[in-house]
Amino acid sequence: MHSQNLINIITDALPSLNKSESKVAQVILSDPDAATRSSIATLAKKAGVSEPSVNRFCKRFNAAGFPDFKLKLAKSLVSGIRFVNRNVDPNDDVDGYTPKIFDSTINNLALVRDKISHSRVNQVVDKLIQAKRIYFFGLGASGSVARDAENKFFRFNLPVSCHDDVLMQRMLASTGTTGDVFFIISHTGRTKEVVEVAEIARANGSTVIGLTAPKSPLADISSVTLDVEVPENTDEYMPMTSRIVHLVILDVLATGVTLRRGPEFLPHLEKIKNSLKPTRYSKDN
Amino acid sequence: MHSQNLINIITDALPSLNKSESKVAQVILSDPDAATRSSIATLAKKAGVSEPSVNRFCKRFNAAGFPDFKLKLAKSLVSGIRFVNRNVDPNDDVDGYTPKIFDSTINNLALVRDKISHSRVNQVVDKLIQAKRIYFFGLGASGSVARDAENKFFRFNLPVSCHDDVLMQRMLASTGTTGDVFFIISHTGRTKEVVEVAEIARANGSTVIGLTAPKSPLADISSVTLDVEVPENTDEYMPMTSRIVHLVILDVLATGVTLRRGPEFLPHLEKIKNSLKPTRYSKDN
DNA sequence: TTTAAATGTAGTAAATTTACGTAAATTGTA
DNA sequence: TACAATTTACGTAAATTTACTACATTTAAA
Repeated sequence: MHSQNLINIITDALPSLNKSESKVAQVILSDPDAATRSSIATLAKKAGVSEPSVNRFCKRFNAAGFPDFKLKLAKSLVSGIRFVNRNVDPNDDVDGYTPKIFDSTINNLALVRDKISHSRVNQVVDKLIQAKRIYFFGLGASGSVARDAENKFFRFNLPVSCHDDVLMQRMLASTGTTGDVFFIISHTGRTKEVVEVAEIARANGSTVIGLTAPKSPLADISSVTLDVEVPENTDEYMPMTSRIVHLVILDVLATGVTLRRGPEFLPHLEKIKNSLKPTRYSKDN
Repeated sequence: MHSQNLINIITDALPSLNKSESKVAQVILSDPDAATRSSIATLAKKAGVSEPSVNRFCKRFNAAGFPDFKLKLAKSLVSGIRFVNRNVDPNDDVDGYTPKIFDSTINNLALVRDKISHSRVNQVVDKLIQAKRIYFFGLGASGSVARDAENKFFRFNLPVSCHDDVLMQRMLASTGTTGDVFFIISHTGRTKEVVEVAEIARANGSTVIGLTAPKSPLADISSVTLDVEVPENTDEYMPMTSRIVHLVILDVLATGVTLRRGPEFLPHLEKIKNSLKPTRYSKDN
């Protein structure tokens, strides 16, 4: 499981606690924030127990001691608060909506960071390394993600292309063979055309990688899926953040491929970088 | 200012600190998480200063004392943001590089969130609202950002287009007039072609908005600049995160425009959303 | 040289933890 | 049921660690 909130853990454990422990728990739960700021003596007095009892309570919840417990408690208070009520309000002005949109994006990135399956990432890197050819497909907003991916992956000296035209996608999928990788990006994973293209590709023995929502039709048909569960857009004004998450995942994959290629590959990347120098105004003028 | 992160605050204050204070700052910044777990004595020893120096350091940053400081530090570590400058190591495996890339992106977003000029954002929203026509220009990686922007802004019932072809850009810039907005996206702001296009556009009385690095040639020539200062890529393996920041800023701008349009505009957006429904597999099947 | 600022020393108070002992609860046995 | 035996829970007090304060010394600036 992934980092459970300490307050939840205590609440869950409440019935299994013995007398003095539950006294301590109640005091902490009644005002967790105050608990983070008080000493073990204050807390013990408030709960009507001895100081070592409080200490034992802390250790029971996998803390090194009281200070460590307070730290963990403080942390779990923050993560809870940040996610609440950060929707854009119709009456917001710049000062209001600007940080909200950044925060929402950051939150989603943090969520996916903690949830993404590293073994899946590894699997996908494997497939990309072995690929004879890579196609990046996406429609609408995912179209520009696909394009960004192309811009990243062409550096690996591989035949890479990107397509946002459904007919092209269909045709290419039908001509694909083993060794070809179709990397399909879709927010919902439910766009019919996209799912059909994936089906065609797989029928021809190609590898299909789906960067999409879990349990979606596209996820089901893909050879490997990179699940991105971004909360539904509850707010009319809040922009779709899944594309950003997709881009970062593609960054991760590109990094994975680069590292696999080893240090002898770096000069090649350097060469590409340097090729752009003459197009730029130098920094010192 | 808006809820600043303690680590940001320390980093910003770094130049104004005196000798021993900056020693303490460095130790804390190099591993904030470890700092939250160590005693004042340990930290003082690590920094090579006395214990009261550490205490004074804490008070300087508006903490009641060392324990309070640790608490605040711990809190600012959560909120999804891990601030350590953790570069990708050539020997990293998936478990190593995946969170690092997410963190680096998150980090940069948080930085820009706290630094971006809200009045500039407002100015740009003004210009976009008043625009008779909007062109999004970008090359390379910024090309896909421009495309994403087009995908976002066409919803506003405005003539919007996006171009990543230098010749097209030149021609369009030369035919532009007052009321046309050229929204030019560039990581460095130093690509000659791009700067020239901006010059041409301005010469014809069009508005040029630069989403680019501060103090760059493009920033200088733009009517309004949205500065994005993303630290130089020190690490060979770390991907460029400025494009992600650009995308989020465009999200902010789009939200600004939507809010200005008022609630009577929402049905229009809803209509666009619904138009895609028939292309999707329904969720319950 | 004087003054102010910065940093350190040493002592003290507070907080936390450990060790140990007693009380309570649980279990087994007659 | 009554009464040990045993375990578990809890508290006391001492030991230890931690943080802070007051003052001294150094360093830098005027």
